[in-house]
Amino acid sequence: MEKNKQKKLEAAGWRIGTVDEFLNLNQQEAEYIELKLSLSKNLQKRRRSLKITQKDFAKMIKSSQSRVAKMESGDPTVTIDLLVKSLLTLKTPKNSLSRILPR
Amino acid sequence: MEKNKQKKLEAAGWRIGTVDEFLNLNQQEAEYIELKLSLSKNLQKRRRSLKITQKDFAKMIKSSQSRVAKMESGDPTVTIDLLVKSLLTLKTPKNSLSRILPR
DNA sequence: ATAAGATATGTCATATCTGACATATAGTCA
DNA sequence: TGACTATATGTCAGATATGACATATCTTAT
Repeated sequence: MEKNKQKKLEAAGWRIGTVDEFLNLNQQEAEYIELKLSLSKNLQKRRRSLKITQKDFAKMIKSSQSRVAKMESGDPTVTIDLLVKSLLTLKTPKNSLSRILPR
Repeated sequence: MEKNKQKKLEAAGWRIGTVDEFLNLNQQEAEYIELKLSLSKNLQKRRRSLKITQKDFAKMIKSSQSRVAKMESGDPTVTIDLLVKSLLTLKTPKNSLSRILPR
């Protein structure tokens, strides 16, 4: 890698080819999983508070009971996209998800 | 649909087979797109403020320049997952994305 | 304990997303 | 202007996520 590029990447918080890089990757991964899990739990909480079964909720989002179970358990095959779409289904227009953005 | 189930769905804010349902779907879709676009713009802003090119940033996230361009333009083939992972790469551990959760 | 309903787990064909590449367009500077 | 760098757009083969299904396990009521 040329010197110049390395400087730029370091400016973005990277230390190339070092332990730091490894730790950063783990950190990102951890935060990503944490985020997903939080969405999962929130979804489950909302569904339960509405006294809807996974089966009924699956119909609302045109999915299946098994996938809803996977959503709520934080299964690795479930994307944030699916979780967000599901949460939006359970929200009234006023309680917008747009408030959950980076600040 | 049986009467009982319909009641449950209505409790979750649905009016089955009506104009309301149609509007709700549009509303969700709109919020989903709005969310994605906001993440897109945030990503672009962060990358630019760090004076990193799309090409260099692509290397950081093990992707390609073209996909970074698509991320920043809100291309429909880009998932929230990819945007979030990318944003996490540009954040220092302290500025966690975990603060952007549903409240 | 046992039946019934709800939720979890495993699998799979199909749909969708991905990085990569080619190439077009926009921006910058001599 | 033209050369150079950055960004945008189109395409595609391979990778990953999806809904659906079968079936297992948990929960609850009797």
